[in-house]
Amino acid sequence: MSKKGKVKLSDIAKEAEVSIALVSYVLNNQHPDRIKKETAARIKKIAAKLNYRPNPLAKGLRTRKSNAIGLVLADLANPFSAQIARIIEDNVIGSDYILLIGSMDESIVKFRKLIDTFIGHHVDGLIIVSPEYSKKEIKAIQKQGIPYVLIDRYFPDQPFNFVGNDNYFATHACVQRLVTNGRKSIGFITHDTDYFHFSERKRGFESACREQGIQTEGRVMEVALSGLKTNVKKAMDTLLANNPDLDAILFSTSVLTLYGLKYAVRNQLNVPEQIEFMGFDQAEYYDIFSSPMTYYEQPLEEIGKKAVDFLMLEIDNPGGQTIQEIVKGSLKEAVAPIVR
Amino acid sequence: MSKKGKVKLSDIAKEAEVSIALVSYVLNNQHPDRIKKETAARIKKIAAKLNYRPNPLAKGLRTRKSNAIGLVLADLANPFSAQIARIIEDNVIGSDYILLIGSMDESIVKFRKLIDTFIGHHVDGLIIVSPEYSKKEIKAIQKQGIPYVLIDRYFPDQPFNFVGNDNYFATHACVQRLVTNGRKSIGFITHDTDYFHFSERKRGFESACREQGIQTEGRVMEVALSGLKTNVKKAMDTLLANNPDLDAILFSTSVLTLYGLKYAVRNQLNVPEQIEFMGFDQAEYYDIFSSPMTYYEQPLEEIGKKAVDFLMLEIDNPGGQTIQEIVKGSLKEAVAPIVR
DNA sequence: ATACTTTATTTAAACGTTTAAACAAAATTT
DNA sequence: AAATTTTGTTTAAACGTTTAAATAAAGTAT
Repeated sequence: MSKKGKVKLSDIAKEAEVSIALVSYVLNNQHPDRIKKETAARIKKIAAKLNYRPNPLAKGLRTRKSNAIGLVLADLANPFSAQIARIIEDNVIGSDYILLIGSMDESIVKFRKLIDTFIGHHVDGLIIVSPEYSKKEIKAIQKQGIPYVLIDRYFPDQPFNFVGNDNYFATHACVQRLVTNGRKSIGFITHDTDYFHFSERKRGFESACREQGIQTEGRVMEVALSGLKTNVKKAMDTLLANNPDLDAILFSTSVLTLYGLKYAVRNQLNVPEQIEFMGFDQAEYYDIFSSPMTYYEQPLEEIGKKAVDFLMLEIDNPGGQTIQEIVKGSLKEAVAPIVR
Repeated sequence: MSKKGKVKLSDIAKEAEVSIALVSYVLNNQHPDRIKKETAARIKKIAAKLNYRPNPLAKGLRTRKSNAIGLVLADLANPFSAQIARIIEDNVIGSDYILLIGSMDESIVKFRKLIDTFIGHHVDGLIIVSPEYSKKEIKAIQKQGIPYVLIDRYFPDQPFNFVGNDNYFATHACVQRLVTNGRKSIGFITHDTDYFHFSERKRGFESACREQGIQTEGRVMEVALSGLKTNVKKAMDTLLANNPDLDAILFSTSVLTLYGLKYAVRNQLNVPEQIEFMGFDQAEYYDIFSSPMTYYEQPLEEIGKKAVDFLMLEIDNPGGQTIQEIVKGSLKEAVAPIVR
């Protein structure tokens, strides 16, 4: 527990009867060969005794490092964001950095403001979930030489640092499993957006269907990002009305899955006997739904860890290689039994 | 978007052909009466043109303010934490502060480390969800004169700044509602801890039962904070075995509610006909459970807003009044229809 | 015309570090 | 013994601000 009056280098210097510079050298392990071992030991002991904590503002001002990293999320209140944030927190804290967090709510304006604030506060690096049409902004960050990694969202045609899920693989694997389960007419509920990760999910879905000789016409429903409550309902209505033979629905997001489940409960769909549901992303509540569900789990731990690892590397040694890691998740079963 | 070479006061001073000090005065609206209006206007224009952003490290070093506030949560991955974090974020960002976030995982050791890190980074204030037995640590913060507010958890016998839910009222209201609904034998699943907010929930439950002439003996199950999965199961098993007449269960947490719901699904409990469930805290998934549910909703928006408002006040004018706000939430209905 | 006020601006120190360069003393080489 | 190298430490400037105090110029009172 730190005492009232913050102790500084000069306090240590005074007590050890040496110069401030020497204290700084010792405490930072600078020129260790040039410094008398006894002096170094004495200084270190005094520093420990006084419970010295360097002032990060002074340090940062001088070294142009803040020991802070900024994390830009879509929306902290969204469990997906919160989970990834927590994983990143754990990976960051160990390295003596602090974590600034902000939500951009899929708005490019908020995004710009956040980035500006973070850079203004001299973060040493950025981990970014980027909104639609933010290519220019990322380029600017890159140009300024600020270490960064994109996660979750990416831009296929840009050499941006990135770690994220293999979305093509994901939905492709989902469809394969559904077919294995005997399903023949599969609907897909996804978002109406230009995000590349969503287009990949759609591509994965469609190409897997094609391979399996399954029709996709009229079975892909793309709902707007906002107004989910009513829009998902509408999409489900249409999907079911136009495809009386439908025997499975794949969702492209955990939130979409949630709304799908709500719809199923409210409309008494016969799940999974008549229609099997398949979700995206893990969610604790999958198994309170009345039937077991299979879902695709993104490798969040891996994404978070790799993003931080790379960022740290880049901070210590800027302008290194570009990283582009596409990692694969796996299918999981929620464990609820069928209630009948 | 900020340009490559950060512009600083001296750049503005040079272009305006004035001293750095004057620029600083103008940009901070210091001594406005003493400064020639034209000069001030000129300086402001140049600052805007160059897109000047003050360096918070230099500023903070000089003024001992960092424009950062630290938020200590239980666990960012927990939806309750994430929600409150998001609300606080929104209230903080507007005031040009940045938000440092950390999870203490109910560990006093992690808690100490986080507080230390935040204070080390010279946060201007702290919003704290405090772990068990952290009275001493809060006292130390108070003594150091660092503006802070506790939220959610509090210490009844200490004059600490606090904003939080009225937990006695909460469970009391829940029981009243259950009785109104015709329930006569009510179980309570809560945690086995010394946290005051949990003891309040228990007190509210017990006193409401007493008022209604309802027995509580053997119906209050206190499960450990860890190992929820198996412990909730065990608690439910015991509760049901020992109370064959049980017709309602009140949960003391959204996570406990979740595990309760899982248990109900897995064990095919007849909810709500035979046993009514009542939850604590809002959760999106309440209405995918096969029956509608009533739950107590904490006034999170109000708590977050009041906490930030007070903190800002305290930062601007330290050593003001102590605040102790206990706010009330309300009962809500999850909207799922009964499926049968 | 001199003294005092007011107005507008500058000087310089300070915040707590880091770090290149200078320095002094001791050890080694010539 | 003088010159050189090595060892251990200090000096002082710098990072980008803020702010008390100083200063200069202009205006007003005597």
